[in-house]
Amino acid sequence: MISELKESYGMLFEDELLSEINQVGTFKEVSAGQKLMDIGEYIRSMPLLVSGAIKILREDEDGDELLLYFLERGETCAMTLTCCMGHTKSEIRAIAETDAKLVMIPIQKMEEWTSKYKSWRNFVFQSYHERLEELLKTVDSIAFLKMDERLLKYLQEKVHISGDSTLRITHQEIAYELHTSRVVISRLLKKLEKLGKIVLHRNSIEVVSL
Amino acid sequence: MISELKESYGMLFEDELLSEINQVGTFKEVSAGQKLMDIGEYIRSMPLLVSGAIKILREDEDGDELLLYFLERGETCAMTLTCCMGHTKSEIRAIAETDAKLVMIPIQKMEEWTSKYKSWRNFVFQSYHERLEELLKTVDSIAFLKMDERLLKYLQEKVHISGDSTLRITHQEIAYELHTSRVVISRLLKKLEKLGKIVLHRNSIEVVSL
DNA sequence: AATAGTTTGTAACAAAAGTTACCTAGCTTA
DNA sequence: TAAGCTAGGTAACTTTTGTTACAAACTATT
Repeated sequence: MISELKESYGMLFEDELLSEINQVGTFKEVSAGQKLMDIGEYIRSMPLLVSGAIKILREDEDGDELLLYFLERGETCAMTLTCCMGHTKSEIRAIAETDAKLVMIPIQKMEEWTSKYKSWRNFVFQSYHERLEELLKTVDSIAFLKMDERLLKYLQEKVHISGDSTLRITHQEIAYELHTSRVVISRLLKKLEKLGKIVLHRNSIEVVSL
Repeated sequence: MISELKESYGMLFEDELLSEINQVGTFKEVSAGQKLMDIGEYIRSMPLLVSGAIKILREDEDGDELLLYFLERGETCAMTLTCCMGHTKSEIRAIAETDAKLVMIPIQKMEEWTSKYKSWRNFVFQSYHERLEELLKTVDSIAFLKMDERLLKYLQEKVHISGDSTLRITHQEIAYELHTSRVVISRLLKKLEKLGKIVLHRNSIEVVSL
């Protein structure tokens, strides 16, 4: 465990903090698709992502979903941070996008480390900042872009996250994450294929030009 | 100055911190409509809002605007927090929504206080959390609501912020903040008027039922 | 009062997105 | 192989939003 922790967080934290994390943290492996947290749940530990990617989703009253952003290695869920502190419920759903490895930190330690380690404080501030930036990007997309542009961005991000230009995904799944209907997605994907940007197969999409 | 500071922040900060703020902070009064910060600017001090309200706007490449949220008394601009720390440029525009009073804190103090005062740390964390929550609400609105519902919410929020059920605002201004066109807003306002929710006048809108 | 500018109303149309319906292709499994 | 299921293609239509154009109402200024 130490090696993977050090790989992802060694440049951020001093050795003393790393070994504390190693002591109190519990290692956790999840496979793609597994739910890590749901809306309305209380949070009792904070995840540090060591490998893989996690997608963060928002839901409205009707149960309609919307993808907010992805978390990658070396990042944490900023939502969790204050959910822990304020003992409030989660506002979001977190699902493993790929197989992933995490270290779970009991929330009691968080406040302790905030006083004790400057590097931890900076990490927490940095995490908040990154999340705000990501959320701003999400706002930009849904407010300023048309669905075809959003779709293209979405495909590009998926390629980046999965590290594979062939995405194993159905039109329906895309529709859920972009909060639209399957027919709309099929239509736009066809348009993108005609433009030569992607190639469509059953259950998968090949992203050709980024 | 002390009295207003204490009124807005007395319950958050200990006396020692309050008097430090009083020493190093500069008092600033702005009038409605005045720009406090713009996209791409560097930030050299952090504002603590003592009275009034500030609106936070986002802009796309074409110069189209979108209202993100309002800041009220006792709040601060979370964006500023890490802009200061990371010495990055502002991602947003801040404009006084009403006449407002602020205390500007030099950014050097921020890091110092983060180590020194637990109440300051908590304030910063709390601010981040509130901003994330507000941004989530914004995302909800633009992703899940139709324009007529967004408009109604917008009017209700304006009433809350201004403390006056008669809003002095033009259809064009609303259109800018919701990132749509004047014609659309006029159309929907007329619909809301017919439903008895508002009464329209030149340069003002009376919000009847909330 | 005449003029110019601003604000609002509205019609007519276009584009984008959402909905319904139905078909076909491919895969799975009895 | 037949039956059943899932994924995807597409047409036809509706709704929502955006655009253009123009007129009317009001305000401010000369």
